[in-house]
Amino acid sequence: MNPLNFEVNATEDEARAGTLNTRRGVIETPVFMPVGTLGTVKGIRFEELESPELDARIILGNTYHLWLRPGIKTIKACGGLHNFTGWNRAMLTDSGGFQVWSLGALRKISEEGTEFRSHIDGSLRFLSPEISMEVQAALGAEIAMAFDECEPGEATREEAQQSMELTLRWAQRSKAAFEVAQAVSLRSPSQDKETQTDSLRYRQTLFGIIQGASHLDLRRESLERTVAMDFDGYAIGGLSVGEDKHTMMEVIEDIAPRMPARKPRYLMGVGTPEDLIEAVARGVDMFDCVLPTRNGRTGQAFTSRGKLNIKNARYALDQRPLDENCACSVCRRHTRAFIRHLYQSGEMLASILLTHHNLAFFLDTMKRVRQSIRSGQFAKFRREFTEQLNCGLES
RNA sequence: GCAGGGGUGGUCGAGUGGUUAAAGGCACCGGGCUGUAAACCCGGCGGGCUUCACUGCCCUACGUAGGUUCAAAUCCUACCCCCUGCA
Repeated sequence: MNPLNFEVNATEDEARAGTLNTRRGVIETPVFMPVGTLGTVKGIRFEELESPELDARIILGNTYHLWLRPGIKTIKACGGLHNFTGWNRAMLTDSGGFQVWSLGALRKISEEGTEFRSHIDGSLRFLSPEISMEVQAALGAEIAMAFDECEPGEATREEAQQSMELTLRWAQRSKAAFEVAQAVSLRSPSQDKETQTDSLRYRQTLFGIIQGASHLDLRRESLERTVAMDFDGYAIGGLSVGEDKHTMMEVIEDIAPRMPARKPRYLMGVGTPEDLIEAVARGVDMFDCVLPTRNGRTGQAFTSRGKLNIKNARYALDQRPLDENCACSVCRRHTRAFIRHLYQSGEMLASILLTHHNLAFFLDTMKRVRQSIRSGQFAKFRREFTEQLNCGLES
């Protein structure tokens, strides 16, 4: 029994269009999931994420960050992450595994787990598969992730293998701890019966993560042994962490089609609009990435003609919208000149508008990807999308 | 009018004889950002020429005009302007 009730409805070569049924709504795939590390997608309100214009069906939260602040006690006392934040659609929580990599010097890895020096106050914290599962159970997202170790892209075979083995052992422990946590939470009904309907008491789901850096044999082995543990879905981790694009695509092309066809396939942390489309073409169903939000905050717009740096002086008098082919509310109303002025002035609205547009562009692109797969036009869409992207902004 | 303080690059502001084309901030210009230690980080920022490049050379510049000195944003003289206090 798959609680996600994932179905593939249409395919075109390796590309797939499907539906993911969660206790908090249906998610059509391929899907882009905005990143909301701390329980908020930075720079945008939930109303806008839920609006027909953006219509984000699922967002991320982060175990490590929420565990440090506000902490599991607060989240539990406030009835889980959904009640706490007011986001009523689906969520996926990352396990903190990525922080094992990104926090670099602030952490120390052992068999048991990872010691982190908190980036907030410097205190020493210990995160393990068991703790991550316990925290993720308290957060209560529809999809939880196994606690993994992410290796840098240029990891040698030796390093990648050791890391992969550790991730496999952690996956086993994640799975075991997850089952325990689910049994506990199902046996003791939630405190706030009024808001939590029966349908929400369904168990969470857990995804396993494939590692192995750029070594295809390790990737395949990681895949095989992770699948043997039987997760609800599978993710490709450890990409876009320093390896070159070609290597990344090589791994995706080799691994995605070998992933179980009846389970969702999630490419973690990727990527640019062109990355998404290329990965969909290789069989990936789910994505998350900080690019639309982070780059929006830092002055970059993603457009159908490529990247636009709103800081550039050449936009000072530009009366055009960020993207002339975009129908989002920002592009319908505001000029590049105005948004540049806001950015130069340090106005928070600049970041808000750029974030909104970028998310609209990412989410709309994925919508068109889904439609094109369903109508058998994905190859054409992919070609045209890529061509337009390569036209550049100046023509 | 008298007494004191001060005039530095787009701007604020260090510097008080050579290591100063002149610290630092801001502004400006450009780049980066891929499971968010990120509303952040990095670089450039007088002009001209030279080398593929590390570089090298020349010109202009510290209120104005003179002067002292091998050497001046820094010392001296005069003038102009600004600020504070007293008349």
